[in-house]
Amino acid sequence: MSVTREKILELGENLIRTKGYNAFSYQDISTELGIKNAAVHYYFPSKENLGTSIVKTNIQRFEEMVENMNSRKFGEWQQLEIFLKIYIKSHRENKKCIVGALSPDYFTLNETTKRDLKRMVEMILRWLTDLLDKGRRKKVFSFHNDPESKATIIFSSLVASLQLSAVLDKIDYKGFYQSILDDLKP
Amino acid sequence: MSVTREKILELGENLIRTKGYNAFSYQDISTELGIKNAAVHYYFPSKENLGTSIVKTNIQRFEEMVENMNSRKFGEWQQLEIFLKIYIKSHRENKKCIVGALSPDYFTLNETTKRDLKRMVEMILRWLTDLLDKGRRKKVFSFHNDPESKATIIFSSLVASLQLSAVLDKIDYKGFYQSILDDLKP
DNA sequence: TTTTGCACTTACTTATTAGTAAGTATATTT
DNA sequence: AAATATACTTACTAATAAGTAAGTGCAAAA
Repeated sequence: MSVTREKILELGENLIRTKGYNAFSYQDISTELGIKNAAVHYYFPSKENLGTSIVKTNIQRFEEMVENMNSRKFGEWQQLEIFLKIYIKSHRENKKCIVGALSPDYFTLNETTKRDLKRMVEMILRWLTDLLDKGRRKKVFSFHNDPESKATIIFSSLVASLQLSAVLDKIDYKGFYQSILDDLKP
Repeated sequence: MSVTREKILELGENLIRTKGYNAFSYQDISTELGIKNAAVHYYFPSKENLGTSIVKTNIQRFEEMVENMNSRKFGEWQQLEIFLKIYIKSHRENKKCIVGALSPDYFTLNETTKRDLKRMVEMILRWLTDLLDKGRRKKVFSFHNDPESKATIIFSSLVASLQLSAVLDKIDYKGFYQSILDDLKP
């Protein structure tokens, strides 16, 4: 695959995760990469095309992470910690996650990007629900609600924490992530 | 105050809460109200001006709600339920809350709107932290973390739940809100 | 050596955006 | 009756957006 193409994908993702889908333009990308906006269209004919490609890349990354954790037979607690690390890293880089960046603009997205984003959210919630369920049965986690509600609460907290931390320049995110874990301790 | 002005404020808020700040235009407002875009500029010279006015309206609404609950001497549990009802209503109307609609676009906002939004988030979190703290001391609530972390987790969950429910056309939000309450039961 | 394909650039178009300056009809005040 | 203020409209501007058609330089294949 072309280096320029990869750079566009990476920069596009960063722009979505910092400025949002409707606030970034092909000009932003071309200027940064020192090429013309038509060159961006050469690789990604439409913004819709670029948008879906970026979401698909993220889906793939998530799938690879899960596969990797399964093949290495990581425990439930460890898997949750690795998942939380994604958000700690995003936090450090002052970026939202792709779900938190695109979901608020959902109604303005095209059908393909909508479908991919939906698929991604469903995947994450299904995985997290399963993890919580399995973990509780093994007495690794403890919580009162049903696993699906708990998964939604945790995922929602993570998604919005990245958004709010941009507003409140100082947010005690170490304490925040720790208390999500503490909450699940048996 | 002028009726048109009020209509612009209301419609502008709805547009921000459905499409997002960067996706709505003065044209959207003028077309809907059957006036010209210059008429919108007559009341709100700039989009910045309209944006801050909308946030300020929301701050005022929140302050009035808190004042009202205090003067009526509502208990902590009841106050939390009333607060949750804001999100249940938003959910029903397929809208994000103003914080969840603007926070993802924070970096693209102007300084005044940024400041107002920040003020609003701080107000809500301070109020919720206080409520949880007071409620726990009165044995109305029970939770393990410090009140500030718990407040951030709950508020984040609420903010993002409205975003995710747009993506997942079906989300069990009754169960979701109930499990936030259940979680706090002694 | 010619042809083909790749990775772009040049030079546009069309649509939409926020914003403005000047004018107008209607009601209110002087 | 004349002046003024209110609530707009008309008619724009300048900037930026996504997107496109045609051309160019260069390397590899035929």
